[in-house]
Amino acid sequence: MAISRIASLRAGLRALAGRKNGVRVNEFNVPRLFLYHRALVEVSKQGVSVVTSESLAELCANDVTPTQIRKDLSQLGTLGRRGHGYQVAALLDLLARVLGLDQDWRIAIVGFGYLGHALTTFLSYREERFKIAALFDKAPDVIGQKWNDLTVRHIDELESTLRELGGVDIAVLAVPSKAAQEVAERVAAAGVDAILNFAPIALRVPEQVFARNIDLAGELSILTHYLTGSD
Amino acid sequence: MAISRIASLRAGLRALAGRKNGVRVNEFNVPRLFLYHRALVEVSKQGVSVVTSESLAELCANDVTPTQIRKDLSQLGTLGRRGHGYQVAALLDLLARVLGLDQDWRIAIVGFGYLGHALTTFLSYREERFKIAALFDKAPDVIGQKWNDLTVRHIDELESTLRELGGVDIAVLAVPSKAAQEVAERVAAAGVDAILNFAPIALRVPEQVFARNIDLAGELSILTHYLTGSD
DNA sequence: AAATGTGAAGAGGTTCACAGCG
DNA sequence: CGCTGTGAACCTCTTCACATTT
Repeated sequence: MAISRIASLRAGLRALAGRKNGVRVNEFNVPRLFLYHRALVEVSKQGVSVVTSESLAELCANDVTPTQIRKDLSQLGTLGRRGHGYQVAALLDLLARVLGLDQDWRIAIVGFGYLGHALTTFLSYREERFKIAALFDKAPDVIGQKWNDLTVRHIDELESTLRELGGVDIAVLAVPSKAAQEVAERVAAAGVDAILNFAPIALRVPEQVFARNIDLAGELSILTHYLTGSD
Repeated sequence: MAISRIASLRAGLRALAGRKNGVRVNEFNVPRLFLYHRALVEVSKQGVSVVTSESLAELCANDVTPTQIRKDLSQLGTLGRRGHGYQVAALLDLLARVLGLDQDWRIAIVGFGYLGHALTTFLSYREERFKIAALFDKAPDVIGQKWNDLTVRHIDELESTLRELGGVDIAVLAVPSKAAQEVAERVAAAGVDAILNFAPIALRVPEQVFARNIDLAGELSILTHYLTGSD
């Protein structure tokens, strides 16, 4: 079976439920909204201008039912036309706004090894809303490396660089796990409120900071658990 | 607030609920079990031999309550001693068995760009149970590259190489999104039942194949949604 | 006729409160 | 007394069925 679904948040996000342009959004399904957004970008390129909840479900390919889509979208307002479907353009705009994808975001990549490099390349190539604003590392042979117009700075210049830049929105941590906690605290102290952490540890961050982990070993372990079960 | 939780599966996994060494496991909380496992590995190194559900919750740092831990663990059997706590060693063994981390797994990395390289390095360095068994790419300048004892093969040799190796357990897809669907089908046809996909598309895979996505843009989008909400 | 929007029912995970046991 | 183990209450998300609207 195909289970390719964006990470969901569970308990943690419940506390976040809030208002969004006056509309109460169930924060729990943000990953699904993102799936819809991606699918719509795709069909939009192909010139499709109307989708139904059924065709959109088909586009998302996995485990999303038409009913679920209607329920999710209905939270955002009355968006469709009965007997007809949803306007792709309008829906795209709305989802982009709700997801925050209607504006640019500045990102600092901390740790410019293979992973940091890969993430940087991926983002700059594929996600135009995410602007790489600063690169940091600790290794002498990495510091000073150029990437497009950016130079990799020493991690000790984190605070001063961010100050110069007027801050960044998101910090991506691609550093060894021993360093991750300290780096997280430093970027948080420097005013960054969102962290995407690739180090396999449970970060402790200040209250206002939203940290999210991508845990490779954890993901693999879900697979091995599955493989073990189907002996 | 810290929300660093491993991706959970939701609907998809429900269908998987099954028996595991005669114990019915709620497949929904595998990511949590993995968190416990990791925390226990850590304290085990420090010589701690007993934990309580409370101390374990503290170690996991985020959004896990002692009650939740007891509930999760009680699914696996009667593991603790009332008035005392859990034996770290015994619990570690059990969790490893349940998660499939008590055995080696052979992994093929498809796509040996920066990301593939990073994943390969990470796994071989940090996760001894995951053995990199084969590397594939399509770019002429990457093919033939050496990594430890392995040589990067052309993707067209996927089937023959896997046959030679007697198969692998998991395929990690670090290829461009245009290529991902085709690669997924090929590795599935070659007998690989577990896929970890980094390409930002919804994979369609055969019934018996368990595919899991890690979606960088999706994760960032959760962050930007949060940042937008707290304007 | 067709597809949305939605109250109500259902399912499943989480929390509570306390019984049970060492 | 302390901490686990667990049925029951609770709560949230999902699914169903159909009224509603174009």
